Amino acid sequence: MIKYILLGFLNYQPMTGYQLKQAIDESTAHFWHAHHSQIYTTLRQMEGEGLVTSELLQQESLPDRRVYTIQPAGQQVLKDWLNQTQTEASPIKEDLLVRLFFSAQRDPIQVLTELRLQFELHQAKLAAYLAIGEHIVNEYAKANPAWKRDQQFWRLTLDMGIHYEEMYIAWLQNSIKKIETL
Amino acid sequence: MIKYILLGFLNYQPMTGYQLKQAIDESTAHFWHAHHSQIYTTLRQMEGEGLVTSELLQQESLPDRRVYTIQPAGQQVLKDWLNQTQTEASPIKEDLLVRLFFSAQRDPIQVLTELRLQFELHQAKLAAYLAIGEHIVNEYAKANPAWKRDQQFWRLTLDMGIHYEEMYIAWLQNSIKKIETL
DNA sequence: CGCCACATGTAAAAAGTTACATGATTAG
DNA sequence: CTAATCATGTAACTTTTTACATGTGGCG
Repeated sequence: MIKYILLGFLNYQPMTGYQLKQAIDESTAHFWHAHHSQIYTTLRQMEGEGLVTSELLQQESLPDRRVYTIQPAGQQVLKDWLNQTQTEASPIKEDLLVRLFFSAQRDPIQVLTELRLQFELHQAKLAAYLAIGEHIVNEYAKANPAWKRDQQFWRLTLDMGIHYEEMYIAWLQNSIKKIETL
Repeated sequence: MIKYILLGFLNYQPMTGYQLKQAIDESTAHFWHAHHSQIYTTLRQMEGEGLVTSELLQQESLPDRRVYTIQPAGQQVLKDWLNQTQTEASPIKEDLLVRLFFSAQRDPIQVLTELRLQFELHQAKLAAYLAIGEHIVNEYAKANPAWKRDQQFWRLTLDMGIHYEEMYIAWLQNSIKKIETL
C-alpha cells in the first residue's frame, strides 16, 4: 500500500524520501502512515522495478538529496491500482478496543485513567484536523490552483478524520460515564 | 497483539485454535482479526514460552483437537500488558481513504460506484453489529451470569463498532453527494 | 552546549497474509 | 454431488516496526 501512496505523491511532482515522509505526516497520516525506513526502501525497490528514477543532487552545507521521479510504468501501476475497485471494507485494528474488551478484571480506576488519556489524545487530534481544514481553505487552494479538484478529494478524507475523532470522543465520554457508574 | 487476544480468551477457559478463531470472528473481528495460520503458529509459540500448555484430545469420527490452557506465566503476561496503559492513539489504516485521496484524476463514475459499494458493505456491517447487540442482551447474559461484568465491557466495544459504522455511512452519503455535484 | 531540522540509509525482528496440504462427516 | 463444518498445520512471502548508524548547521 505504501507503494501506491508514494506513487500518488510522485505523480504530482518529483520528491525526495524525506519530503515524502513529510507529505505523508502532514496529509495522509490519519489514514495511513509509514516510517522513513519503509519509505526509503520502498523507493529503492520501485526504482529497481522501473516505476521511478532517482538522481542525486548535491547541496552546499546540507546533505545530498535523492530526488525521485515517477516513470510511465509507475503511473500505469498507480492507475491500474485505482481502477481495480475495492470490494471489501478495510479491517480495523484498534488497540484500545482490544484492551477494553478484556478489561473487566482490571482496576476500574486504571481503565478510567486510560480512557481519559485517550480522550485528551483524540481531542488534540481533532483540533489538529480542524486546523488543517482551515489551512487548506485559506492557503493551499490559492497557492496551487491546478490542484483545486484534488483538494476537494483531500478535503473528503480530512472530513472523515474529523468525523472519526468526533465519534471517538463522544464514545469515550459515554464509556467513561458508564464505567464510572458500574 | 494477537498474542494478548488469545491469552485474553484463554483466560476465560481452555480452547482450541479453531474455537479461538471462531471467538475472534464473532466478537473482536470489528477491531482486530487474524487468520487461522497466525493463530495456530502463535499458540505454538506461546506454548514454547510456557504461557500456555496444550493437550491433544481424540474424537470419534472427527479430527483431533488440541486444547490450549493458559498458565500462570500467561496470565501474568496478559495482566502486565493490560497494566501498562497505552499513551498513544492507535494509528488507522484505511484503504478507501488512500484511494480517495488520489482519486481526483479518476473517472468520477467509477469513484461513485466504489463509494456506493462501500456504502452497502458498511450498512451490512452495521446491521450485523446491531444483531449481535440483541444477541448479547437476550441470550448471552442469561447463559453466563459469571461474565456479566465482562459483557458490559464487550458491549462498549460493540458500541464503538456501531457508532463507527454509522459515522462511516453518513460520511459516505455526504461524500457521494459532493462528488455527484462536483 | 544541546536539540532540532536536514537527509539517507541498513539490518533485524515482528506481524500479518496468502497459498499449500489433508481428510472425514453431514446437510441440502 | 457439492458445499460447509470440523480441525490442524507448514511455507513462503510481504509488510511493517524498531533499532542501529552518521553527520552538518543553526538557534536559543
